Amino acid sequence: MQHWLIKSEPSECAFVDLQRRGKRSESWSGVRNYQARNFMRTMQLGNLALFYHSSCLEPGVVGVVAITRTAYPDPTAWDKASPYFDARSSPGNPLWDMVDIRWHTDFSTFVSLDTLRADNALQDLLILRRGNRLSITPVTATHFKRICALGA
DNA sequence: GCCAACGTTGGC
DNA sequence: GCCAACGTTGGC
Repeated sequence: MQHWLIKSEPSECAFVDLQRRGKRSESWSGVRNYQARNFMRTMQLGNLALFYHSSCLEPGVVGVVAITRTAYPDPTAWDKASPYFDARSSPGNPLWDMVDIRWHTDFSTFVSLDTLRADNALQDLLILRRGNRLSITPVTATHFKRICALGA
């Protein structure tokens, strides 16, 4: 099974928001990058994703979420009031997709970006690459387990 | 707020 | 198809 890392700005969607929703899913909309979209399209039901807070005081992994619905058209793309509006997308010809996610696991220990960088076992982690900006990246099972161990 | 890195756009 | 300009991301 494939594992993932997804980034979110806590001001947009913080992990605590997903915790509050409990078993109710949240749609993961607003992805406007082709590479990230294509990764999203390969996500399968039950896949697990590390939830990473970016653009904040303490960037890092805060917990794990599960994919509860595979990719389907993102309606915010044709909502003129949405900050993610894209005139090229329409209900008849959707350009962007979203998935649904749900809270899965809390980390008892926050795994900071510094911690990730300092870990010898995580040197190949895509998110640690220079200039990496992808909001969705695949993570190997080994890396996934390692990061969960750091957060346990 | 700065700036490096990268994706996208659009003129040619 | 090239590539410069521009916008965005995201750590610091």
